[in-house]
Amino acid sequence: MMVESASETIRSTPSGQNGVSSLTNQPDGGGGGGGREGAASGEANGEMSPVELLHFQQQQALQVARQFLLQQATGLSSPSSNEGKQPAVQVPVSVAMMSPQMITPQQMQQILSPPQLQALLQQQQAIMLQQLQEYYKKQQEQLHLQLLTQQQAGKQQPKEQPLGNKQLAFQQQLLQMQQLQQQHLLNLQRQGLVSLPPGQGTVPLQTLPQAVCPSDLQQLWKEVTAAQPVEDSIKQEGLDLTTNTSNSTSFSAAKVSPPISHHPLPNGQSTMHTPRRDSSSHEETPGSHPLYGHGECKWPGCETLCEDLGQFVKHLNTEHALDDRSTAQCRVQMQVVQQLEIQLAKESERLQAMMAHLHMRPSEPKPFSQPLNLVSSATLSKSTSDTFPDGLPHPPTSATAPITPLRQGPSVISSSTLHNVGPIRRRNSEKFCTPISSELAQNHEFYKNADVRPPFTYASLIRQAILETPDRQLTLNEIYNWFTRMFAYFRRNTATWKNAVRHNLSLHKCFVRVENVKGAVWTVDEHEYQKRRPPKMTGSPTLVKNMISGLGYGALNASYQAALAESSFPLLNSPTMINTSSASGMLHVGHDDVSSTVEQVNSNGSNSPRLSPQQYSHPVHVKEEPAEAEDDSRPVSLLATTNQNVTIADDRDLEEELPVEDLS
DNA sequence: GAGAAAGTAAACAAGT
DNA sequence: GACTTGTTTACTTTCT
Repeated sequence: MMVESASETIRSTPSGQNGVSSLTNQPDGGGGGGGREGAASGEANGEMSPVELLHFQQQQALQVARQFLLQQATGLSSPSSNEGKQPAVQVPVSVAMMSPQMITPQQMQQILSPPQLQALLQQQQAIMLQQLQEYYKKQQEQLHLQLLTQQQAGKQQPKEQPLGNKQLAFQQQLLQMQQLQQQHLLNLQRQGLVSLPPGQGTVPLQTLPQAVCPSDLQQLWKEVTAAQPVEDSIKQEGLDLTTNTSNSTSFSAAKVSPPISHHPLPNGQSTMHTPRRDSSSHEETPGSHPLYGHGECKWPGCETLCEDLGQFVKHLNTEHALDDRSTAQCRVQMQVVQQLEIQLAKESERLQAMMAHLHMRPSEPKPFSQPLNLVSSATLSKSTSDTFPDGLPHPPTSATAPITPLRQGPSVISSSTLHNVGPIRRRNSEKFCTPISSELAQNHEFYKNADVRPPFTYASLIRQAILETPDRQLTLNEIYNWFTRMFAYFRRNTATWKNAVRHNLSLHKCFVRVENVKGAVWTVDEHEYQKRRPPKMTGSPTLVKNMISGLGYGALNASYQAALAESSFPLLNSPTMINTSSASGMLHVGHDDVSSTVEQVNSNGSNSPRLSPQQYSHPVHVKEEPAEAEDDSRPVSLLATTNQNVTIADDRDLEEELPVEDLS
């Protein structure tokens, strides 16, 4: 018997259970082992979320644009005639806004509900789009201006050089500049989060790679170096993007401590930095440099420690001067950027699909057709790949989402869910403001079809299963059925999770076994359930706070705090669970574990009951069996479940004065 | 690093 | 005897 079970476990756990531990740790190798730590390491390892990718892309685009400007300013203009008149090149784009966030995308997903996420992204995209457009517009104006200047100079000066060539090259650059602009606008449009203004976006996406070819870059470097005086004048007039952090001080990267807050910006700009520049009147933080952060050089692959900016600049000029190596590194970086852009586009598509799904009605049928043409670079766990009949590799970030393509995706998929098909150290949903009932209500279809492990503990799931029933009692087998019915994930590995279910039922005092005529049913002792939960979401108040502030979306804080608060009322949009009274009741929750508090309120009964109305509005009825029948065994807490004020004589309840888990 | 919480595996018993 | 249900223990992992 047991042997069989064991063997079944082994056979049925290609992705989880036994192999889970390793799987759980590995998949996140690049992206978060299910927790903050993992997420952080994921960022450090270079796995970037779409948002980060977008930021990175924007940064790179701006850098490229700057290089064009430099090239234009130094290579195409006559130093003698233009240097003094070099117009200020204002770059309104907020680099700070593009700074990486302290919060991990997984955390964001945990914190924010889908609509909130979408709103966030939309706002972000809108801001970026606006700034990009503004920026590009100015860039073009500058280019035109310089073109005119150049033509003027060409008329005045004898033809020492083939000016036509220069103009041609310049016009090409202008064209490339426009292409670059359109590329980014298209990228934004492709994400579906912004609409491309009419009259734009006619240039094919493929133009970007040609926007700056390595040869251009190399040439640019040389010209930049050769035209030091010009660049000095330029940078003093605010060419450096970093000076524009003042546009959005609330987004300041300086406030964002993690390593990624200083993305290396591999371009020729580095050679421009001099101590004099840093002492300029810009609001740039003293000692800051795009390639300098945390006391070390951020040049790709360098990481040389520099005590101060001066030393760094010296280091930069010596170690990363214009040479073949640096140029090659730039090329590599550009390729990286291009790859990331491609990846970003694909990830964005997926995000869009997920967002679209999140507005789908829970009952809406969603076919398993339409596989996304997703990135192939992602590494997948075995189980994940097993999941996809299309055979397409799907990125790990949505080991879940792709399964139910385009319209599928849990609203608040935890990082664990996203990255692990196997076991998760859950708590996530509970801690991150996602009551299970809400999550399930919103993503019922998703979990039902996607082979994704729900980010809930067994205890939570069991409780949910029981509470969903009118009688709030289930037999073990019914609990099994609920699991398999609700979650595709639990249609596999049956031996393992069933064992876990039984284990949890026995282990937790909150689950009360009630003898019945036909056998035994399990009920939930809400009081015990609440007791077993930590009174606070340890660290979460600050964590959430930091998350929000760390988002770097300063102006959005309010809205997202509100959104966060809203996420505490998950049932508001749940068709089956409506209780508006809870909202007001929850507003005071503040820094506590929201979900915990929410349910705490419920358990207290006196306050606004929440969660499933049926859970708290109806008394428990033991199936068919008069309550007296259970006197012998554990008559226990059916009443306690109902009344919430436990007068339980059960042996298990006698333990409640003791540490809950005295078993272990 | 300690402790708690949770997941997994397994042994075992009792009942059907 | 096979299977289910239930309990318990041990161990590991994750998180605070």
